[in-house]
Amino acid sequence: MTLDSDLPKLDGTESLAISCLHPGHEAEGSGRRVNVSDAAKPTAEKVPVSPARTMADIARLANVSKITVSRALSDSPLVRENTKEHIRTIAREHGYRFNKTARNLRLKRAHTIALAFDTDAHHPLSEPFPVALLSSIAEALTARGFDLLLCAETGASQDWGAAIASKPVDGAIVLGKDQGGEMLAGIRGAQLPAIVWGAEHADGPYPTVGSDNVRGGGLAASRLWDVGRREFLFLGDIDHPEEEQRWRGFRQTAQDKGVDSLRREAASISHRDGYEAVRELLNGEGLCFDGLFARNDMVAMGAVRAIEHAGLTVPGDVSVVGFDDIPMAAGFSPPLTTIAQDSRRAGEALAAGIIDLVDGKNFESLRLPTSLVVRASCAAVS
Amino acid sequence: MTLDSDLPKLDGTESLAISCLHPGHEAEGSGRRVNVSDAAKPTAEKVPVSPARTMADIARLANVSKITVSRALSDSPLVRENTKEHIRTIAREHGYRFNKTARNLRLKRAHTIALAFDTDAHHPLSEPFPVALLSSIAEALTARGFDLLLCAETGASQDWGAAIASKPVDGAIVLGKDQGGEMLAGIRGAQLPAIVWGAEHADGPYPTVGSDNVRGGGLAASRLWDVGRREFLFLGDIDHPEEEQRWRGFRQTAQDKGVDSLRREAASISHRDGYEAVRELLNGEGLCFDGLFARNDMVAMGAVRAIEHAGLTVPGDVSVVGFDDIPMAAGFSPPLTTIAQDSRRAGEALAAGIIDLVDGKNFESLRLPTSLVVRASCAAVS
DNA sequence: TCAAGGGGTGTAATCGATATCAAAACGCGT
DNA sequence: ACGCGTTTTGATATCGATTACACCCCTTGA
Repeated sequence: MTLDSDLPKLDGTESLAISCLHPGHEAEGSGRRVNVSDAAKPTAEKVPVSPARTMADIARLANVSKITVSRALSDSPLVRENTKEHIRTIAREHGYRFNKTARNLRLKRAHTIALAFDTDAHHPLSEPFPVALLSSIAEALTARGFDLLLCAETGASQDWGAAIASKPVDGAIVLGKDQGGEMLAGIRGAQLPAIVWGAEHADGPYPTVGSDNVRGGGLAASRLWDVGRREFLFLGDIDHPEEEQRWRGFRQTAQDKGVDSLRREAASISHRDGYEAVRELLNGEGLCFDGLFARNDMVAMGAVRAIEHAGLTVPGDVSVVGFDDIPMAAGFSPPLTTIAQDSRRAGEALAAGIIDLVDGKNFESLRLPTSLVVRASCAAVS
Repeated sequence: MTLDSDLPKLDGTESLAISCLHPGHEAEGSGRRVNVSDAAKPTAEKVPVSPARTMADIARLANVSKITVSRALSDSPLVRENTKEHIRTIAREHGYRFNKTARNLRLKRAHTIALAFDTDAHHPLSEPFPVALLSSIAEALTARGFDLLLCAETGASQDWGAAIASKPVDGAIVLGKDQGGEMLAGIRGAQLPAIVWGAEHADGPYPTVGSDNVRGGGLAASRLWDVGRREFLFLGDIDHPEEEQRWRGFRQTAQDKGVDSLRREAASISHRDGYEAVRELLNGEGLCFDGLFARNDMVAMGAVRAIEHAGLTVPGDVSVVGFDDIPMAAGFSPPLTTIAQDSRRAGEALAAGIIDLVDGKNFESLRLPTSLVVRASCAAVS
């Protein structure tokens, strides 16, 4: 679909050059089917831009019909090369701007996907991982000729889901937890294809793509156990489905190994949240854990700072494992051991998946592997 | 135009509810203008959802004309309350989904703004500040009834600018440096309204919104001077216009104060970049600075880590000032002194500005104030 | 010489919502 | 009953691109 949207020239000199170029084409060609020459005759007008905003305008200028212009600009083989060139030139000269809205209406395809997220629930734009996901989704969609419409709202609701469905989009990718699936209900009500990032919904009407959070949690527990830790702490909110999975995997493995203690503290998503949660815990109960697993890397980093501020060290006194493997994790001090999620692959899968759905194809929910990345914050204890 | 083909009344139970509700209205009103009741007469068919996808479908079902449906659904005062309710009910029951594309075509307004950025140049989605900006732009546009179309591409080009202009958008907000303004040239060629974030272009055809980087750099220099520092280092790339401004303000003030030394080291945008730049400098020349100003907070944080790894302390041996005031700056260890940019106000201004331009109004370039936020990394030296 | 065939182009209809103008139905006064 | 203004509704054209189908012109084969 290359619509040859190249340089429209606004100044007189260049269009002169083109109208010089044109007769040459005619000389070598048959040049009698369509009387193109008088349409391209050099005029003495000083107006830099003429009002050729639609294909009908171009058609008039080129002495052809609308449909021929349409075909020429989309490089259809039905149009003679000569004619195409002529039409393209005119379009360029007159700064013709293709109207995608009209095409979308006619084709009943917007070639656009909504990225819906609930700012309240997931704070996607304050967390590095969702941003990375957004970035890779954008890239993957662009590569497939789709655009991305950002739909951020605080508080998921059914109305909002319906509102998204009425936007000029073919489908939606949904991030965030969307408690109760209200937004999804709205989207489904409007029969808009959708795909969800996160934990699998048991009865969800939509396919999901997500990381293997259970296994990720298990990997974290195993690692902490392997470096000799026996008192585990999880920092996160289990009313978020993905974190519930991380906690579940973590707890299961911890219990299987036979840890001495296992506890969980609520912590929201930011660096500060991790810091505060650990500070309060240390103030209140002292050092009651030696292995810490956090819901994400930012929280883990905050936790590390709180531990250090208490006069303790990581990984000397406490080993710490994060989640996500954001770029900064490696540069952190100490470099952060973490469970990596593959944002690039996730974005690819979401993009490919929603396009399949839009095309009426099937798409099976996908669970992406997570992996342990060992760094100093959870190195072996000597 | 087959208008009076047999009206497809596919659904039974629900329309029954309406026809019950409707006579009540009729009793109190005049009730003979439009014979709505027989359109909703209960049938015995079992299909749960009927294919009412357009206003024409609804019109047929409701025994009114398309335009009345249009008016009813947009809550126009021209339609009787009774009729509106009736039409809305039918629309709801049949899962009618409003088609914005058609409206956009008719109104010649997409109610959508493109957010264009060059991933290569600015890496907006790896830096916290541009993400915050994106977030607040999205919010501000949404509040004004506009959607946001994300246009990310690696490498700004004129073709890309033209491509953006042909998307279903009314205008564009451009982030990133766009060296040479090629993308802007493409956008201008297509006569698309646009507004740019960043440093003012001397001859730019578009208004800009940006922070007062020169003053920000000056504030950083003043602060370092005030805490007794005399050997200044700037970490950043001056081929990026915004940073060139920061450097200019920093250098000017530093020279005015009369620092003993002033140097600049290139550093890209990430934590790691800051770390590497300082590590190399310390390895090569030793501690040749005592006051450091970094292009952004992430680089500053990386620099702090490198300084600490060399066995030095912040702010004991070196005072550090960052730029942006990202949320993590306060939670960092040590808390980071920085020059704050107001992403919220910036997003507001960009959104309001582009909408003004789209409306044909004028918009004057705007420079937003920057301010010094003092924290431990550049506290007074005792 | 006429029929068949194919490349190249045109006409009309279409996508779904809305603006414009016309017209019907009603209230109200005389 | 009639006229007039108000309220409520409708027929038609329109936005800009594309599809379906008809058509023209020339070449080729019988």
